[in-house]
This record gives sequence, C-alpha cells and structure tokens, in this order.
Amino acid sequence: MALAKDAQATRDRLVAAARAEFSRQGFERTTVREIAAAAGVNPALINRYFGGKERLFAEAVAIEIDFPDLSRTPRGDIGRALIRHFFARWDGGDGDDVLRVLIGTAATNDEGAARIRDILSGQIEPMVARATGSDRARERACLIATQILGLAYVRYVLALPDTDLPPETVSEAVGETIQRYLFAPLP
Amino acid sequence: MALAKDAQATRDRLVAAARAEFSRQGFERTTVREIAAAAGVNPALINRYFGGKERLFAEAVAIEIDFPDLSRTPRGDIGRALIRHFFARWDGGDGDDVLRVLIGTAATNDEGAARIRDILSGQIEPMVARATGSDRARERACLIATQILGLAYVRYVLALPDTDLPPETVSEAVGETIQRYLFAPLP
DNA sequence: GCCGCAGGTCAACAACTGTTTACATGAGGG
DNA sequence: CCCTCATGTAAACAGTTGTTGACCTGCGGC
Repeated sequence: MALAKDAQATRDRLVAAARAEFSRQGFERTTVREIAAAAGVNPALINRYFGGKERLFAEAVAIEIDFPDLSRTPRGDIGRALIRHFFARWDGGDGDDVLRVLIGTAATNDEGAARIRDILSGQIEPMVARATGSDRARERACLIATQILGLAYVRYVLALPDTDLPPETVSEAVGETIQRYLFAPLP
Repeated sequence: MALAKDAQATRDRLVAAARAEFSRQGFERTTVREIAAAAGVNPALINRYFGGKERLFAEAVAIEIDFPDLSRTPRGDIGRALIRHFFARWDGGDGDDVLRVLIGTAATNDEGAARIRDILSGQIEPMVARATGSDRARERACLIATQILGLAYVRYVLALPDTDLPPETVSEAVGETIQRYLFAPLP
C-alpha cells in the first residue's frame, strides 16, 4: 500500500522530476525549488536525501546505454541497426531520457562532460571493439560519438522538425556513416 | 590616439571579454561582474551600452561563418576542404571563437539555439545549394550540421585529446562523410 | 578659464539562489 | 496506549545575481 510517508517514493519522484527539469533547462537554470515543486515535495528534502543539488544531478544522470545485441546482426547492417536503436530509444521519448539530459548539461557542467566521456570509454568503445574486433577501437568510437552526439544535438537541442531530418533519411545516410566509421580503413 | 574615455573601445573590450567568458562557462554561469572585470571596466557599463546581459550575449555571438570559396575546388574534394577549413578556424584558436560559444550555450539558451538555426538556414543551406546545385539542399545541410556540430561538440565540449581524434583521421573520415552528405543519393 | 555632457563610478536595491536549522507530525513497535 | 524516530515542514540565512539611479570626471568647444 502507498504510505503517506515513504522515503523511497519521495526519492524516486525527486530523481524523476530532476531529470525532467535538468533536461528542459540545463543544470544552472534549474532551481532546487522548481524540482521540489515538480515532485510535489519540500525543497529541503533534496538536501536531506541527496546532500545538495550537485549530488542530485549526479544521481539523475546515472545511465546505462544498453546496446542491442549485435552478435547476430550481419556485419554490413550494424551501422543502420545502431542508428535505428538510438532513434527508437530517443524518440520513443518519455521526454526525460538521461542521455538527452547529459548532452544539454555537459556543455556548461564539467561533471556532465566527464559522464559522457565515461560512457564513451566504458560503453561505446567496448561495443566497437566487440563488434569489429579491430584495433583502433578508440579512434573509431570517437568518430562514432561525433556523429551520434551531433545527431542528438541537432534533433533535441536545436529541435529541428522531422521534415528537416526525415527518419528514413537519417537511418540510411547516418547509418552508412556509422558503418564506415566501424569498418572502413583508417588513414 | 587612444583616448582615456573611448566609448567604442570600451564596447569592444566588453564584447571580447563576453565572448571569452561565455565560451568558458556558458551563459548562466557567467556573471556580468566577471565580464566587466575581465574587460577592466565597470559592471554598470554593460547595462549602459548593451541594455543587459541578454543583449550583450546576442551581440557577442553575432557571427559570419565565411565559407571558403569552393567554386574552384574539384567536386570530389569539397567535403575534405570544408572539414579542413573548420579545423583550421577552430584550432587556430584564439580560444574564443563564437561558434564554440554558441554550441556550448545553445544547449540551455533558446536565443543561442535560434542563432544556430539561423546559421543553418542562412549560411550552410545556401552554401550546400551553391556547391551541389541539388534539390534537397535543406536535408543535406541538416545532415552536414549533425556531423560538424557533433565534431565540434566532442572536441570542444567534451574536450577529448588530440590523440583520440587525430586531425588527419578526422580530415579523411569526416571529410568523406561530408562529401557523401553533399552528393550521395538520398533515399 | 569655464561649462556641457559623454563617459565612467559607486553604492544600493530587490529578487533569487542553495543550504541549514529548529520544529511539527504521524506510523508502528513496545 | 504512548513513545520514538523516520519523515516532512517552515522559516530564515548568507551569499550572489542583474539592474538601477544618483553621482563624479575630465575632454572639447566657447
């Protein structure tokens, strides 16, 4: 049963509200009072439960990318498959995906930038190494990051309409780019 | 001769200082007092000359991309040429290039995002139309924007070291991507 | 020499920030 | 039943923010 006083539920609602607000306005613009109001709780609880705005932010952007299983995907289709996966995940959009939060906040928040670097090293690079078996996985992962983050930036930060970047065009054109960054010989 | 009281010089120093500070810290984190201190002037002058922080920002991020003349570049080399141009421009780095300011601030500042969209419509898209003569210039311009902004984001916001993204790898791999976004058939 | 006024200073303002402190409340074990 | 302590509240704090209005300052024309 739902208790009137439930610490865990309050924490969860704060994290959810924080994600939404940070995503909409970035770290600096978002105030703890806004987050608390959106969560329907008292602002002081942010300090009680998380120890401050910074620590709540860190909690709100903890993320696992959970790549699709590519082991059965034909080599030639991996690029397209990756793009489709990201597309589905982002545009399925409950609107507060953490990666979107990060892209927006990393720009002015070192903690956020460090998080993205962690994802690059800890999740994208291993995925590339696994999928390609090639050396230079680091370089390839960075190239892929430029394209995927750029796509996310244009779509969600600049908020270009679908007509400017039709999903099928993106899947095809960007998918092939990823494919090349994965497998094409590097200079 | 340099006057002790020179309104134009003061304005210029304020804009320059604003660019540097906004670039380093983004719009929200930067205070008018910091900008004034960096410019060596009184904070009140920001309001006198620009009418507020927002308006100073708008002035600081006014930008002309000034593309290279591509009319004599062989069709097959345009992608590479563009990337080299941006690279030279960004990394030549007096450290306060306006496009870098914009990328960092647009994330949480609608005015900034609108500026980038203006550049896309007013400068990148016409350049694409001119260079390719193709229809679908808009789509191609957006695709190019994803790659170029993503590259800038990874290099300057995430601040990955040169060893992760060696310039020659970028020129080649990303150059070819731009080339494809310019000329390859779209689905 | 003096005066007007563009150019620059100074201190204060009101609003808002994250955080802390002291206090209320009510569910659940004894 | 009542006492306790996790949970939640309210108010205040100290600092910072962008902005403003009243006030100097000194160059250029008379």
